[in-house]
Amino acid sequence: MSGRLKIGELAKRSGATTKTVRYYELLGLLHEPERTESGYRLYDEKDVERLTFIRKAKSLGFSLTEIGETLTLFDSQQAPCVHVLALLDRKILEIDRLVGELKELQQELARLREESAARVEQSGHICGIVERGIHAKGQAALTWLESQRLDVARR
Amino acid sequence: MSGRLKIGELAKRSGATTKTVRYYELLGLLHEPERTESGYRLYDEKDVERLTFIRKAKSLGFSLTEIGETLTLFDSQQAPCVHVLALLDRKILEIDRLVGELKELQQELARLREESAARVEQSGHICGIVERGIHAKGQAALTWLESQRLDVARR
DNA sequence: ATTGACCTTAACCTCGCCTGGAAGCTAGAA
DNA sequence: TTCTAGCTTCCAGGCGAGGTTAAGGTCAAT
Repeated sequence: MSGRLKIGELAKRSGATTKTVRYYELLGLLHEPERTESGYRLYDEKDVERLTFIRKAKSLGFSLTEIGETLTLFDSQQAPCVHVLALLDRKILEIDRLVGELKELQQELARLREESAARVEQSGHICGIVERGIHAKGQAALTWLESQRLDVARR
Repeated sequence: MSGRLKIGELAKRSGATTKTVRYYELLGLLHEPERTESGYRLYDEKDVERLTFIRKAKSLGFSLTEIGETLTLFDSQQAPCVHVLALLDRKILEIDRLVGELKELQQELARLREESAARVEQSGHICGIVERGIHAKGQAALTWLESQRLDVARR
């Protein structure tokens, strides 16, 4: 067990690139791995887990610095002190706060959506254009709108 | 009503800097404001609201581009077409997904916390240092840990 | 033995999001 | 009037989080 993987494997398995893996190592988010005689980095399942955690946290908007702090807590080899536990607790609470704020934002979007919906009903139009017989200008606008990306919080 | 504010006021009220306000204007997130005879920008409550929205969304990890798209939807002067409503709906759903993922991450942190807690009990130590009579090295580590920022998702 | 996929380091580049500084104008208080 | 804070434009620089390129070493298969 604990199969040895090279950097490409690790990257593929955790949704990063090899560049990113080396970059994280440079930042200290990943420990310096063992090497083969020829200098290739060697990883195992634990590293896959760790890197996956990092990618996940990062995709949710946490900075690499923050993630690094959290990882440092886990790494402290000696039994983690109560302060460490407290810090973890605070990070956990912090997520609650974040979630709360996101819900607020969602409310706000919903409110604005309602305003917009009202305007639609009021005019009975789609984009100010009669629903049948859309002319070119309007069609272009629709196309443009549809082409807009919807990715959210994925930097 | 709609009190006229200068850029500094606007910035203060919405938690940005004057630099940032001008930058957002450059990006098109804020409309070009009226000016005094002497060229000072003049804003009103609507602008405060808009800028506050931007800061809030940004602090939650949305990119300025995404925020700009959303604002464009609201700005479309002609009645927004059903496509616009659909896009808003999707942004709203997207937040649900985000929240879900955050909760997952929180679970993971909690799990790691439990692991840590177990190690504390096992050793009965605080940071590997006897609980009374901490020596200088340990004390420094504690101080360092306490000084760590806890800001989350505040880029 | 040579190809092709994969690995190494090092230096440089990009993009988003600002931030600072220079050089100068303006408004209100002392 | 003069001081100070705040405003203007413009250009430069910086940080986070990578990506790109260059020049080369390694390994397995053919």
